Amino acid sequence: MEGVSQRLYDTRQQTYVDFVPLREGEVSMYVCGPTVQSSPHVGHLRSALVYDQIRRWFRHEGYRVTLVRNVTDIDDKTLANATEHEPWWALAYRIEREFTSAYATLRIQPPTYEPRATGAIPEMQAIIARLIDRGHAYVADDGVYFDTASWTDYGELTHQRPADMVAAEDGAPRGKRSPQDFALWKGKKAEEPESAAWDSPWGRGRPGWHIECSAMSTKYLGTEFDIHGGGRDLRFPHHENELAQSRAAGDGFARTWLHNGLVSLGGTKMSKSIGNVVSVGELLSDRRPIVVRYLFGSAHYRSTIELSEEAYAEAQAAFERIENFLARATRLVGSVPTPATALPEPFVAAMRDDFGVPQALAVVHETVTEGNQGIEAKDAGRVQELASAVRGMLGILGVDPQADEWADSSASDSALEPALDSLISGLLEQRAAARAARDWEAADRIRDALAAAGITIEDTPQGSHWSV
RNA sequence: GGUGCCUUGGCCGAGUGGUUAGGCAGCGGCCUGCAAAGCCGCCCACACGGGUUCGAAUCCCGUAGGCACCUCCA
Repeated sequence: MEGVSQRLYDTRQQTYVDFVPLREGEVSMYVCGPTVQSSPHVGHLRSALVYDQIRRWFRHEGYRVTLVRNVTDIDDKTLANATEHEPWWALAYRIEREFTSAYATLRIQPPTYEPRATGAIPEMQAIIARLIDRGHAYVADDGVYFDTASWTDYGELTHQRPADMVAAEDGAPRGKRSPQDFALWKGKKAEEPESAAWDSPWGRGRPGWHIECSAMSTKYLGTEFDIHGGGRDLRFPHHENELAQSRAAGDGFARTWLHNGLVSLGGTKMSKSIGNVVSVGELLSDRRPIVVRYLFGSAHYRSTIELSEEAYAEAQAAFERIENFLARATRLVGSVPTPATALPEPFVAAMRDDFGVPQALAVVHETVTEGNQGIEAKDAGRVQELASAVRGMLGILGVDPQADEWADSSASDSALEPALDSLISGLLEQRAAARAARDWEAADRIRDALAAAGITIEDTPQGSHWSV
C-alpha cells in the first residue's frame, strides 16, 4: 500500500525520509522556543503554530506525542535588555508570559513540557564535563569552548566546511582557539549580576547559547529522540552547534531535523535586528485570531510566508467560506455535526506527505463545495456527513470554529449574545413583515441599519439569519 | 567566497514525465424584490536559453532574478 507511512523532509539528509519512531507508537519532539528577551512577533507564532499542527496530526494518527519546547531565559540578550528597574529574570518572566498568552490566543496547545534554561544548569555542566573529558572542549581564561577542529563531523547539518565559512569578526578578543569555536560556558564578567551566575568546575559563570537545548532535549526525551524542530534561521549556528556538542558528548541526539519557513514583510525576513517586525499585539489588534491562525497555518510549513493586508483578507474570505458552510449545515441538520475521526483519504495522504497542508486544505474546500451542493439539494444526511468531515479536518489544523477550543471566542460575548439575538430578532420580524407587504424601502432600511452596526443579514427560504 | 531554498495564470498557492489542484479576484448564468450567501460555467499558467525524451511546469546544463544562513535571530 502506498502512503501508509509518514514522510518528513529531513534537513540534515536533505531528503524525504519515512518516519520510523524510536519507540513504537510514540513521537518525541523537541522544538526550539524563544529566547525571552523581547515581545513575541509574528514569526515566533508561525513557528509554534507549525509544530502544534504537526503534533495534532501525529496524535490523530495514533501516536503518543511528547513535545518539549524550551524557554531560554538566560542569555546575552536577556542580560542586555534588563534595566535598573527590571532585572533580567523579571524581564524574562514577563516576556515568557507574553508568549504564553500569544500562544493561547491562537490556540497553540501547551507543549507536554516547557523547561527553562535556568532549570537545567547541572545538566548543561554534565555535558560540558563530558566534552572536556572526550577532548572536544577546552577551558580558557574566560570560559569553556567547544573545539570544532576536534569534531570532524562539524558542519554535517548545514553541509558546510569550516574552512569555507566567513570567519566572524570577534569584537573583544576571547579565549577561543578558532573563530568557529563557540562558548559552552561563559565566565562571569564583573559587570554581570550575581543572580546570573552559577558555580561550576570552571568558575562562576553562565551557559553559552546552544548548550541549553542539548541539555533540555536529552533530559526530557532521552539521549536520542525522534524530531528536532525550529526556524530555518536557526540551522546555523544554533542547531549545527547543538548537534555537534551532543554527538561529540556521545549522545545519539535528534534523528530527524525539521525547519519551518520564516515570515517575511515586503520580501524581507521579519527580524528584530532589521526592525521590520510586526508584534503579536499589532497583528491581533483588529483581526480574528482564528483567521490569523488559518492564514499562518494554511501555507506549507517549510515555505516562506509573506505577510500583508491582502494575505489576511484572502485568508479571511477563504476561511469564511468554510465557516459559512458549517453554519448553514448546522441549520439544515438541526444540530452541530460531530467532528469525524476517519478523514477523507486525500487529506490523509496529503498530511502524510511531509504535512502537505495546502493540498489538505484543497480537500477541505472541495468537501465544502460538495457540502454546499448537498445543502442546495436539502440532503441533510449527506450534509451532516460532509460537515463532520470538514470539522475533523479543521480540527487537525486547529481552525474548527465549532470546536470547544474556540468556543469562547465568537465575535460576540457570550453574555451579550442572547440580548443581541433578541434585539435583532425583533428587527428581523419587522423586516419580514415589511417584505411580506412588499415594502422594500422599509425592509432595506432595517437591513442597512443592521449593516451599519456590522451585522450581516442573509435571507433564505426558511427565514433570515444574522451574523456579525 | 561557501551552503541551502525559490521563480507557476490578475493575485495567493499545490503539483517531480503524459490526466481538473485549491482559494481569492473578474466575467456570464441560476437563485433573490434587490442584496448577501450558495450553485453552475468561463478565464487553462509554469523566469529565460539550450538539452534528454514519443512526450517536460516536472529530469539535465546554463543564464537572469529573488530569499535565507555563514556565530543576534522563530
